[in-house]
Amino acid sequence: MFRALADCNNFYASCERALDPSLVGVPIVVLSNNDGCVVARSAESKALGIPMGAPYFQVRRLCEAHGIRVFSSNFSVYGEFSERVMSVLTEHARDIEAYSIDEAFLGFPDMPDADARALGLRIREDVLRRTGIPVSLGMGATKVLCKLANERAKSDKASGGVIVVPSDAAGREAFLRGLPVGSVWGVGPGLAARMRAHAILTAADLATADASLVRRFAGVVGERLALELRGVACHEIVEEASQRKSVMVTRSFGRPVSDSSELEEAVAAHAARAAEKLRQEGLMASAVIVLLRTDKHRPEAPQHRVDESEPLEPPTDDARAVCSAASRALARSRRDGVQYKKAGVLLLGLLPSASAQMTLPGLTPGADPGRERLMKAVDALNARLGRDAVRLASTGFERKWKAKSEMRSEAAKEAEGEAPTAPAKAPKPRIRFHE
DNA sequence: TCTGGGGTCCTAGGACCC
DNA sequence: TCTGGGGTCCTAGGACCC
Repeated sequence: MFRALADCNNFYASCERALDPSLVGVPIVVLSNNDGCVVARSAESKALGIPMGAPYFQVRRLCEAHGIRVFSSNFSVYGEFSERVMSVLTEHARDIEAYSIDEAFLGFPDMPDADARALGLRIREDVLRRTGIPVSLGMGATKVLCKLANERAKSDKASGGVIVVPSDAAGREAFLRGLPVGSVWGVGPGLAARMRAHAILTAADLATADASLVRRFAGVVGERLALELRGVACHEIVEEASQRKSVMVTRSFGRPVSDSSELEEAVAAHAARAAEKLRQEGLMASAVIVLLRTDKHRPEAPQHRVDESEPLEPPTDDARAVCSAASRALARSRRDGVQYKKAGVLLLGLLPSASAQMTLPGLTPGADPGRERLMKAVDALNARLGRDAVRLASTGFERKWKAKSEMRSEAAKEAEGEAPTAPAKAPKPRIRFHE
């Protein structure tokens, strides 16, 4: 089976550019939540030396000096672009797994090597024409090989955005030779160091190493990587979204927060948002964990990090139940006078709403007939009038703790409101997002 | 010197990813 | 002054069981 990884180039920056064609050729940077770090750069910004992940305050002057256009991120808009890209991709492959917001694995059974490149170029062309987003394709026998090929497709201008790893051993090895082992997908700094200690320096070294030996010092994870590199697929393309295991909502504050009512408000807001995600996906949660973090970049200030859990009995997707449980956990974990930098809510023990009701007779959340109708009404109103048009009072109105997002593009703000009139879309692919 | 041998389930923490 | 957010998988170790 031939596989491919289609990965959007500089995805968030490309979205901003697709919305505003006057940005073509202009260096662009997109910032993370809270306008903290650089999370996307156009090719021009990369060439100007803006590093990925750099804290914005460190590169601000460089941006100003070169006229780089800087944008706060607008994830709901990027999510819509993602759906369009995915729906085009589904037309080209039998199997598709949307792996993240900007990349998808594709499966092509029974395709000869000779046809791969032409197909890759066609896909690239079609996605660009219909969505305005440039993608690169890496093709090969396994996901790990596709990933490496994709990286090269991005860096090698002569590739035309498509690289195919040959399926014969000699061609594969030639491709892997010289690639540092740390550049292999799944080999982080820790594994890379262990590999090097065993004289495995390149991807080719790992591909030809004895698998059981690799297993001894790098575990099953390392063994699978070695097999994938020699063309033995250990990671299939997964089309059905597996049921997710947790829902997390965390945000840094715009400034340090110690005031208890502000913390209450922030935690309630995150809890309500998490419950909303549950309802969107037809899930109930059995426990909530509240996270508090101080600023680790200020070691001189009192530090405190805590994950405090509280059961949800019975399992629920009701914003009120989640908020009050979160509030109890917060009350136990918060320390007076400590300045927190971040708060979050994690929901665990997820199960489908239907099964939650079936397996808990007498305790069914649906036993409160008003509950479900109320939450449905809230969701419907917010869908029509905008997020938080209707909300729990405990989630606050001032929201002084809110993160910064001062540089959203006008184009993205407009696009955000126009969902119903967005360009006609193919039916939504049934895919998962890791956001 | 020597301490049974499997199992399962749960949790915490590490590692990695986008 | 200013440093993101949201996930998954694996492993080790403890509790408990036959």
